[in-house]
Amino acid sequence: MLSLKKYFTEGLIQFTILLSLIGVRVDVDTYLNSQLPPLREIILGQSSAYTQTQFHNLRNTLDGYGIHPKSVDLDYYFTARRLLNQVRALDRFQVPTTEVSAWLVHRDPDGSVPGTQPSAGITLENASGLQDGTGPDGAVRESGAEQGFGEELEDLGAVAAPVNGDLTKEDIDLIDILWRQDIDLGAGREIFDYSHRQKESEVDKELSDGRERGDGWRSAGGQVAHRNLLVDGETGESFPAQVPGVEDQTALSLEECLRLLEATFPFGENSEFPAADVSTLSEAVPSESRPAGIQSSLLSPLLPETESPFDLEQQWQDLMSIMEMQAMEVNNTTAETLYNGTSGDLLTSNYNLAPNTPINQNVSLHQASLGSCSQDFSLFSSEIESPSMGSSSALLQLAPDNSTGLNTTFSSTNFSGIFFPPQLNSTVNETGGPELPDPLGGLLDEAMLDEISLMDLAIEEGFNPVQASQLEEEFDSDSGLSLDSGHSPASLSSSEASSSSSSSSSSSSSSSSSSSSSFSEEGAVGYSSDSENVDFEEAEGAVGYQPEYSKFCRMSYQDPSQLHYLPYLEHVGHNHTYNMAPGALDPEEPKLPSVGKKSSKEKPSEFLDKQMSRDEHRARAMKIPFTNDKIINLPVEEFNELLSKYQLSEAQLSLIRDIRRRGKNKMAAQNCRKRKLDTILNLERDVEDLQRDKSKLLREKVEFLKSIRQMKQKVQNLYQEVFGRLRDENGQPYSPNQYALQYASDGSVILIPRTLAEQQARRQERKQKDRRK
DNA sequence: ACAGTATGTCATATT
DNA sequence: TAAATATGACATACT
Repeated sequence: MLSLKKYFTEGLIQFTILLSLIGVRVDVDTYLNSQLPPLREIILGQSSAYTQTQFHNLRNTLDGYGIHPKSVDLDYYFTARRLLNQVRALDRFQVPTTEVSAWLVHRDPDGSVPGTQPSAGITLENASGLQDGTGPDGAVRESGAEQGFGEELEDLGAVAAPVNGDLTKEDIDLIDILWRQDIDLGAGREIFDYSHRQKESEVDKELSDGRERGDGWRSAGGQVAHRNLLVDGETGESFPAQVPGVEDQTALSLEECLRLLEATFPFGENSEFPAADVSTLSEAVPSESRPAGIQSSLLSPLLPETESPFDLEQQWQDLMSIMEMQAMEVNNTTAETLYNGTSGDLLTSNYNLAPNTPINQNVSLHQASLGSCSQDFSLFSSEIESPSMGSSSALLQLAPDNSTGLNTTFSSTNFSGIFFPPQLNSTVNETGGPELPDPLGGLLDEAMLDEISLMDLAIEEGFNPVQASQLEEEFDSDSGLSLDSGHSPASLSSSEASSSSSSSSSSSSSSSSSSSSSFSEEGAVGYSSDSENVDFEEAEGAVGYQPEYSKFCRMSYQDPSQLHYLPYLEHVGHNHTYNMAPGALDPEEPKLPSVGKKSSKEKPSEFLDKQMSRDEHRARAMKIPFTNDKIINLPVEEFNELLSKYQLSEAQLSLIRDIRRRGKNKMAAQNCRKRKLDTILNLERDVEDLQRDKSKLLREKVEFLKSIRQMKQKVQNLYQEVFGRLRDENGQPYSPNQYALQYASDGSVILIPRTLAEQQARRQERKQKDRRK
């Protein structure tokens, strides 16, 4: 249990971080009841307005890491924010509850398969993938195709695919941002953030809006870069116009970006390592020079004021999904394929839809220095044709030199590997923890790493969602079966079962499963004859059975057939006759089967007789001086009292006792059947609800997994972008095999030899393990 | 005539 | 313990 709890907490933190990365602002406090400091602190550093020292303590306690509060200057913030925004731009996969619900409504009839959800007919491939669920391939394909289609939908103005569309855009924007980072940190940011938020909350919003927003911030942000960008009228996505010089500009932007990074994250401790251009750029932009407004705008996304798209429920669901992922992690070894395939698909779809999308832009821009990117796209395009294949290769190419590092890195647990040497992944957390107040530090913090690994695992599980969907399908199909089985296998006798099932349909409408309604039927049946007497007796003052009786009456009233018997006059007359029972045959035994015949016999004589129950007839035959209702419903005392008032023969007494017994039992049987029916109906409802919940959760899970995959892909791209821009003293690019970007514990970004990074990773890994023990 | 359903009844268990 | 109730199983009637 303890470990579970811990796991949960960790997962919570990680997931929250991830969410913030994605762009979802989650208030950790909500989860942890302010025991943990808000994530934004991790991301922004303690200097942020949110200072919850407990966080560190808690973190220490929980994860064994300490985050050392470190005052951060504006630059820090800016860079952090910028990077954070970029990272966010990488991916934002939200599944607003409401939207999900909408899906459910729309989808459930189809079979409520999570996988098939997102894009109905459009993503056939996707659906098939989910249903197949045989392996990662299916999942990969599914997600990729799904996203692609989702984007397409968005492009088309479709609303159904909430999550996917934005991502792509963000993705595109991300690159723009990178290029423009140096240009302007002000106006554009705010707009960006705004758009960001908007997108979050308005996933369904029309594309046009998004387009406007995107354009807005773009234009505001960096005209230079954007001058060359064309906005696709259909897709709303910007793509580089084939204008000579664009590449140069972009390249510059990247350089500057790097410089900014450098400035923001001084190489401090790690300065000993070759920092190449980066280090030279360390002059960077003085934090003071930045307008305060910018900062605020940058921070805004993290601030609570901004609408919190996730309500508690949503948050909880998120957590749960994460937990689920974690639980399922174990199975996944195919993450690589999954991930690669997915990302590839995603990109492919993008490529497909809008060949001129920013991604392309990137490619062209970076081609000079960064071959990997272009390769990526080519790969993606190829993937279009063969979704399942080439995913890995695509990644490989993405990670050009470093076959081992990046490739494996991105595949699963090495999200961090993008930024850190693979080995550092899990390790970095600890060291990085204490002194990573800056956003990036926070992002890439241990938690982040853990998260990432977690995500990876989750993603690896990739097909799990598929399986889940399958399960769900089964479940759905079963639902009917289960219900049926519930009926048939139930110990119910055939008659009972049938009755229950049949009545369920009929009564469901009339009776909201309340006893009263159900009673109506039963009551009508059981007391049809008795009811008449009931009223009569009530007048007489019989009270003992009031409660049940009232129920009964209600029901009898509801029963149309009984209505006409209810009138008092009729009852009175009827009572008279059957109370007196003058014409009844004395010899007729109470249990005599002739009763049925009697009705036929008496048909001609009296219609009322027909209404009488067998016991009533018997009572009349035996000349019982009081009504059956009395016999049945009077409390024992009154009943005995009543009996004592008359001189009754043994036969009469016996009959009376039988009548009472049978009458009570009749009611009991009715109640019993009604209860049974209600139970069945309730179970049915519960099953439906559970199915709904399950499918909803599964859908959410799928969405989250998708978003994670996308985010990973984008982070990878970003990493490569940055790395690819680095040049040594000779102007030569660094080999990914030999160097890796790493975020130091103090938040700085450094370029270090892989060997060193690996060492560190190992070291920290050890530490981490020790602490966790 | 037959199947399915609705009710009643009995035996028995539970409350 | 007795009365009231609940319920499974069977019977009967009706459609």
